[in-house]
Amino acid sequence: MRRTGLEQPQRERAPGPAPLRRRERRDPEATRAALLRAAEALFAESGFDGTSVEQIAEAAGVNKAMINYHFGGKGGLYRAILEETFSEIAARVAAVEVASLPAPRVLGDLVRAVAGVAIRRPDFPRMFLRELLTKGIDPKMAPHLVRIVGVTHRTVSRGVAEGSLRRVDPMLVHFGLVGALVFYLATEPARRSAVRAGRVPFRMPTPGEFAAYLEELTLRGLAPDPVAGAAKGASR
Amino acid sequence: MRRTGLEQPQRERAPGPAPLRRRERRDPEATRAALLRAAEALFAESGFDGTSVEQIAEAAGVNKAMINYHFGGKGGLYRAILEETFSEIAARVAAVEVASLPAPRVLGDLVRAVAGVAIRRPDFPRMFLRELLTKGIDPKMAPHLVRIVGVTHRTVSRGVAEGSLRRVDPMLVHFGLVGALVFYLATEPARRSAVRAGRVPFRMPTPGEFAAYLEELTLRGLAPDPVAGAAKGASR
DNA sequence: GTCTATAGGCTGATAGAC
DNA sequence: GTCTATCAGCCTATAGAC
Repeated sequence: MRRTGLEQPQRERAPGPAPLRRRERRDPEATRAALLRAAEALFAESGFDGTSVEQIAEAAGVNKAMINYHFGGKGGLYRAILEETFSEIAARVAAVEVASLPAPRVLGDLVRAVAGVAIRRPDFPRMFLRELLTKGIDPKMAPHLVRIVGVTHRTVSRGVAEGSLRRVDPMLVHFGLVGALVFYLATEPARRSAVRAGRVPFRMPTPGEFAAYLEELTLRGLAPDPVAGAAKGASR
Repeated sequence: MRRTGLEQPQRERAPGPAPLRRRERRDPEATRAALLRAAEALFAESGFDGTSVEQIAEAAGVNKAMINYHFGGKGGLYRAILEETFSEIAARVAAVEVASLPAPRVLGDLVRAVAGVAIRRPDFPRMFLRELLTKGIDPKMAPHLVRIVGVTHRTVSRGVAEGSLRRVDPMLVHFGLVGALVFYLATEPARRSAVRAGRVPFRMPTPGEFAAYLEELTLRGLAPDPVAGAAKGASR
């Protein structure tokens, strides 16, 4: 749990308030952002109950009381992170569902969109999975989740109707793809540390490799069955 | 978080100590067992930090101080559950690796063994996944995990060598199977409550259905490629 | 907006009677 | 082995100075 310190990008002071006196002060938005960023990492690592506001404030390099001022308390900060991040991710995932690409292709894009989260928000999968384990699905979050599930659902249904996928329950495909990926992303730090400590005698695939495997496995595994008596090269 | 109350199976008093005075007293082992059982459910639901010793004692129907007496503290109780349950599960999983069944068949048995945990220990997947998110892999637990991973590893390697599976990294298969399953089992309560509250417009597959899907998807998706120029009905 | 000081609640652990 | 009573420590939140 190394403290991240003061590496917030120094914001431009273009339309901001007048320059301040001696001890340079960050603008309020930087304080907010630092808290969001530090808290996301800590909540991911230790959970809501396992993280104290003092830890968060120290990691963000701001005063404890700022959490109450900006977010109305520890709980408000937690919810702000979840809401903000989740709606962003849902939007990105929804974007893969464009015009009329072949269903298998869209499924691949979906996997890449979810896996992409790991790069921009490496702590979020853990935090999200914790939320799922503890509180179930928050009413405020349900619409975002439904939106994501809806992408898989429509894509698989269309693929089945078009004959590019064999008959299968779209929910199974969703969890086989997105669920497996969330698990892998969220447990990545555990694998890393176990490997580093020499406790595991196996090489662990990277998240990218795992995502590629999931995509290929699913596309192969859901390829339509050749029709019994009719064609010979049916899989093409 | 409904209290489970006093539904511990009244143990037979066959070779036990002499009958006690007025207020009937359970034997110490029953106290231990009640604590283990109650704590597993609470730790799964709210995590280690989110559960107080008072809650545990109340749910188990025993006195708070018994946790220290029998387990040396809250942490000791937590570790006892993890260790006890985990070694049992690892043993069951290892048992699928008998003599010389075909590799794909062993993979199916592995899935069923892991899925079987959900019936006998419905709270454990959540507790285990939390552990993975927070502490990474505990040194004491690593051998059990390695033992489980080893089953998949040897089975897939053998399948590839025998030609019953296409060439693939065994670790990918392991996490695609076991990881996905752990995720699904651990998040089952969240889906249940979301569906009950009417927040999800989709039917959610049961863990059994998901396990069956994973097995079929993997076996189809890992079927050997037909050799390029040679056979025609090569997939049979 | 930011900071210091402090209040008040809850938690895990234990001493000691039975 | 079990229970009651108690305590010290940490935690979140806030009042009020700047």
